[in-house]
Amino acid sequence: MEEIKNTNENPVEHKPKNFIYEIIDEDIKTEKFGKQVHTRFPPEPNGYLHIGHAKSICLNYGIARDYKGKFNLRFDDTNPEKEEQEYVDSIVEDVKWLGADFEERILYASDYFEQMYKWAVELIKKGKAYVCDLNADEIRATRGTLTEPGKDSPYRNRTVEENLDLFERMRKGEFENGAKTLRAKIDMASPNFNMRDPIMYRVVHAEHHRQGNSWCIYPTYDWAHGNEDSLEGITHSICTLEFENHRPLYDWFLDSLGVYHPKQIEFARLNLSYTVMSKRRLLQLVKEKHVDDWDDPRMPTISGYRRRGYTPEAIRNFAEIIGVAKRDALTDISLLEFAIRDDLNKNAQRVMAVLRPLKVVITNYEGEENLDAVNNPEKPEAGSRTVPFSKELFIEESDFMEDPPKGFHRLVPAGEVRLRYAYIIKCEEVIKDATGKVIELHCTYDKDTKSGSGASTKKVKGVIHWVSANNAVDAEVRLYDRLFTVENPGAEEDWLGKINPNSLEVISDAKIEPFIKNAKPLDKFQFERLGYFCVDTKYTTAEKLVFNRTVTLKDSWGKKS
RNA sequence: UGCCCCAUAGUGUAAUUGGCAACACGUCUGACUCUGGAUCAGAAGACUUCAGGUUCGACCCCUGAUGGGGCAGCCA
Repeated sequence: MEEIKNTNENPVEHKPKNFIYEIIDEDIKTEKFGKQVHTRFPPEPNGYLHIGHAKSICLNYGIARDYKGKFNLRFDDTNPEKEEQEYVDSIVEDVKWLGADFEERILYASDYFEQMYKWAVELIKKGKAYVCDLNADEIRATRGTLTEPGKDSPYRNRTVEENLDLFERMRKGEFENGAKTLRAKIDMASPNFNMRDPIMYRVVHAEHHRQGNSWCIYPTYDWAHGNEDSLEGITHSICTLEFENHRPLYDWFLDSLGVYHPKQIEFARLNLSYTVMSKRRLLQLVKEKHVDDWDDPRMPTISGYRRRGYTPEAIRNFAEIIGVAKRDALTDISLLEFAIRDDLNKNAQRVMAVLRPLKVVITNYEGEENLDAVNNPEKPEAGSRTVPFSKELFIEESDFMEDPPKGFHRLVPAGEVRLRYAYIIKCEEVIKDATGKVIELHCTYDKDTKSGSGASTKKVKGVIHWVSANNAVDAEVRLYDRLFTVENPGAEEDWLGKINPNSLEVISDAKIEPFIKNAKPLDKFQFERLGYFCVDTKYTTAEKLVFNRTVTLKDSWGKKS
């Protein structure tokens, strides 16, 4: 590893993590921005944040942290028709939860509207912007095509005085929506569409969630974004690939203004298999009730993952694992699942829970006793707890098979299996109902095989989990599967038709050991042999615990719970 | 059709011109185990999209081709 020599008072040493770090290293070396590093995350408050945003947040905040620079949270709230305070609130919560420290700098593009207006006036005075009377259709018609240049607007050569007057009257509200725009005067023949006299301001008579009705003209993204970055002293303005073609315009505006000029860098957005990642589609899933809400545990939103039981550490680690590059890719969901399993394995309290109970009677056992169970084998300091054992138990339906396939080493007729933390039992009798369904098992236990007694010389292949019937806590457990049946639903014409009809299974009569009683919303557990589960924040009540399955345990046998 | 960007194992990334192309996930073995988890040991899997060129030497530089992505909102 080569150390980066940095004479800065904030020395930074690291191996470049990705191409953006290389660019920044170079900029520090040449002192393009002095030796400062200042990034930002600029969401539009028109939806909830998703895991793709998490990637961007981790990238931007990570850079600020690694270079001992600053990181801003800034709302790009330039379109009053789509934005809402609810989204602002959720975004602030999600960014904080992820642990990206913006040092209380919650900034808003709308706070810069006055300054942007002044700069627009400057551009008009420099002859670089003009008021255009063409309507939307006319502008589209004169913009040209992929192969043909556009045509100059008939209003392109208005005098500075006329432009100034018209622009002021636009602001005053003298014109209807869409009647006039302010356009940059660049080049209608440019091969880059963004340079064909792009629109800087449009008339929109709408109430802004923060500015109320003080404005009826709103800046477009291209005009506003560089201004915002410049005003905040951002050094590296990191965005996704689709803005690559906009960079010449970003540069043109800032150069024309002659103001501080940050560097825009683009990277590939995250695509995750078996889900969709565009806000438009996520909004549609919510609006059309294909899911519960933005925080439905099946949603790839940050709030969805939080509710499902993901931790910020796991998501941050995931962002680290997938890296950053410029080629568009489809990341396999298994990388995300690894990140959360890795975290929860080390940190989650273990507990025994039976999802589909099958009653077991230990015919030669009387009374009740308390057994000792380890809370987390990966974390000895977590200690142990007590688990009640008695004559009547529940085991998992799938842990018994009357006619087992080869390799099945759980309970079978006349077979033995260990009850975890308890005794080895033997299946003596299988009881069925009229339809032939197994409804109860009669077993005997071997009192010399008690866990931890050291007395057992007996070895069995299988260990299964169980819950004492009298002491069991009833709970609802919600099992989630991928939301879509195809790897890349976003690429499908009929993507809604690819929704997995079995993405949610609700189990209403799960049995859990009594330790679970005091669980609070968002508490995370490993249900032994089944997976990781998290107390739901929405459906859990004082009377009933509801769990979301975060992710299953890895399983080399192939059971399906 | 015009412009811009990209191209490395199944997946995501690395290798800033050189001894067998690395890491993580996933997959497969084996060991261990009172979680078919974890852990440990190991394996398979890439002629670095193709074709030329520069060079003693190219994943890396150049040219072309092919493939993929983006752009014709008064969205961001």
